[in-house]
Amino acid sequence: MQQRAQDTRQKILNAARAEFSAKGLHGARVDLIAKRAGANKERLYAYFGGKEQLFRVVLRDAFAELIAAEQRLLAQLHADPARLTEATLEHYLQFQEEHPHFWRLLAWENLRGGKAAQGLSGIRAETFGELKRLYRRRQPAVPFETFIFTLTAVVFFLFSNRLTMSQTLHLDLTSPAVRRRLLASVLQLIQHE
Amino acid sequence: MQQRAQDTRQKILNAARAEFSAKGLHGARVDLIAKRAGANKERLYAYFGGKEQLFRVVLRDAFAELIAAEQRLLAQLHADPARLTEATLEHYLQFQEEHPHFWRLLAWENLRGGKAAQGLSGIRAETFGELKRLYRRRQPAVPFETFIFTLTAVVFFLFSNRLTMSQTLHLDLTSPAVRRRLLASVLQLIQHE
Amino acid sequence: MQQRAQDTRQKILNAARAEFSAKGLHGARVDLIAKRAGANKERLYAYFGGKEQLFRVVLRDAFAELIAAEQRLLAQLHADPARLTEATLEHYLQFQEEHPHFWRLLAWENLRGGKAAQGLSGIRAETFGELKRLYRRRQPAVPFETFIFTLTAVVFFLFSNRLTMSQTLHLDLTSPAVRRRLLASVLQLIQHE
Amino acid sequence: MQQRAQDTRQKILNAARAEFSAKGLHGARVDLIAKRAGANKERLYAYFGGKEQLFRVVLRDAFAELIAAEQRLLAQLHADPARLTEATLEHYLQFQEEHPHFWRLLAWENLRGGKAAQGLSGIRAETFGELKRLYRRRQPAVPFETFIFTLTAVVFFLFSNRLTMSQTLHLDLTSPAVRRRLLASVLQLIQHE
DNA sequence: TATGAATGAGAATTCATTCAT
DNA sequence: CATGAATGAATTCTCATTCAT
Repeated sequence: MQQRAQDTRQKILNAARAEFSAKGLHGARVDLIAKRAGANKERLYAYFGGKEQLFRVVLRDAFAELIAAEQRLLAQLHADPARLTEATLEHYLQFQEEHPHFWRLLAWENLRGGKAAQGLSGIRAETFGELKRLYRRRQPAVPFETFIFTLTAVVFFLFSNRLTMSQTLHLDLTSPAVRRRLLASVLQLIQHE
Repeated sequence: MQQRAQDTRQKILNAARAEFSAKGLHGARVDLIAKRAGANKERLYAYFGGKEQLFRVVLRDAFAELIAAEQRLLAQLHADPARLTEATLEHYLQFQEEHPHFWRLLAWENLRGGKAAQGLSGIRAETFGELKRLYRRRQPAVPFETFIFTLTAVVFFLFSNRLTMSQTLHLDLTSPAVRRRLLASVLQLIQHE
Repeated sequence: MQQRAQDTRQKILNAARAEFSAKGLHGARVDLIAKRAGANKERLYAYFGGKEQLFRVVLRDAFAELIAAEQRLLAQLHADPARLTEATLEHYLQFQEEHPHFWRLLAWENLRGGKAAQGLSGIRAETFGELKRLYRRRQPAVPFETFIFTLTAVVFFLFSNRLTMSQTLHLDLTSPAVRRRLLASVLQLIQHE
Repeated sequence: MQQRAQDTRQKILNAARAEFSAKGLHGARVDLIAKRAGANKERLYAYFGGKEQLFRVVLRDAFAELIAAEQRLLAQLHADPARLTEATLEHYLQFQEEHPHFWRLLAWENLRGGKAAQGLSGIRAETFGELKRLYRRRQPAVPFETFIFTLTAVVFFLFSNRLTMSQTLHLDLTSPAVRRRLLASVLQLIQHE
């Protein structure tokens, strides 16, 4: 594949991520993706095969970013194992803030029945396994699954449901400072002392 | 409004809930809703004004169910205040299991920007306030907002992301028994002793 | 037909005239006519048979008004035959001003191919014949047809094309005063002395 | 724009003129226009934006034809100023006969409230101004506005109301010969000697 | 006679995808 | 490899008309 083609492909991917993240697979418009990419629609079909397949590639890329970030987390935890819970929570928070499309793509996908996400967790197995080993060294009271599930849930929910929860809790969860304060409090709840 | 009309209206509402829950506002098809309701499309427009307004009514109804359930929870907590955390967690779990469309409607709505959910939390203020009072009596270490946020997050996430999380955690979160076991473990994490 | 039915019928006719005049046979909405009449749609069908037939009745009524007005003109001309041209012109102008729906109904009808107007001129024959006799007594240079055609054309056009002609001529033909001034000038052109 | 697109655009425009002229903006059907043009409906939206905008283009084109014709009239009047009234009347008659859609489009538009015609008279100002100068050289008794209004009215009405007027006058105004005879007589009425 | 409910055939507009150049 | 043009199947919404009470 020539360089020019590579560029076009990437521009389409970027545009697609933005559109799919904002409107989901159904809501996104092929026309708009192409326009936003500054490319021709037909190229999109040539490179990706169709709208749904393009969505899959976008999703896979997003997972790749997640894994890359988790590898950085692992390096950090090796250096400083004591703050594992705190560091992990902070890590996920930062990831979501820096990749605002991630939770959205994942949410759309889960609503659709996870058809395109099949097998994506597999590629995450390695980093995940190592995180588990690190966690267990501390001989914790609850299983790793419970631990990671809770952290993930809290951070994800903080983003995915911030609009409705902001109203319910009378807190502005769209503000990074408020989010940090809330998570610090959650950490206290979990670590309890 | 005649009884016949009442019936038609309700049939449309039921069909709409199923369709919107499954496919979201954009993905749902007016034709299908009408067909599924065994009603004429035009009635849908006559009674609800349009697709989006119908969605709003469905969402409002779902919230009404939530509130009704929370009132039952309050009654129970008044009778037995000691198990507040456990009972609340169990309550939300049961609600989600009995109202499988709820988290989906809410997720669609949050992805759309929460336009239709504006003001819906307001109608929840009363029951929510009372829950807060009950919680505070126990002089807890963390604020009510943190407490309820965490419980809500965990239960919601358990449903909304069960497909991807099942793969990641190698647990079948679609199974009620597995869900119960996981939440029991989360309870342990939160209550820590 | 009972009195109550008579009333309903008339209310429908009035509403229909307003709607048909404003939007034509196609543009008018049966729902709106019924609503405007404060009556039920079904009555409209019971009394008139359908939308198009209702339009016909409205048109016929409008013609009846025209003829009634022409009879008053005739009486006036008998009393003062000298000002025939002037009086006739003035008569038509006044008629249009007092029956703003007339030219519209007629214009819609002519655009539709005059299907509903077939035979309506017949009922005008009598008054028209008498006007012709009066005109001829003056031994005019041009035939009656030319005379009446010109007067009718000028007045009708003054209303039917006032929007576009106002722009073209830089005159505000929606103003009664301006209309009178223009027609006075046309009279001068026709009578020439 | 490629030649193929140019052609399609023009075919749509032609079909639209025929449909709009016959049935007006509301009565015309987008499906039929596309079918008549032998084009795909979507092209109509791609090129013109929508039904109403297409109507506007059709109207603008019709006005452009009118102006082009008036420029030819001006050239002729410069060559032979003596027959100004006669030539102008003849000109408009011929224009209407050769452009049978013109009066219809204008009539529909006037009935609709002239929304799309706003500003169209502006583009006519130049040719109109020159006609005015030519007219005034003859030091006429009545203003130019009166003159041109009367001629325009008579010719327009001859077409727009020919169906109803044929019945009233017992003249077949659909026949070109009869129309010529009538207008000759009107000329006599106007010029009076 | 009157009313509200229901129907089915459109009507405008959009969109993913394919084709021709 | 790239572009603009074209297609056909949906999709939302409307409307004249009929039915049941």
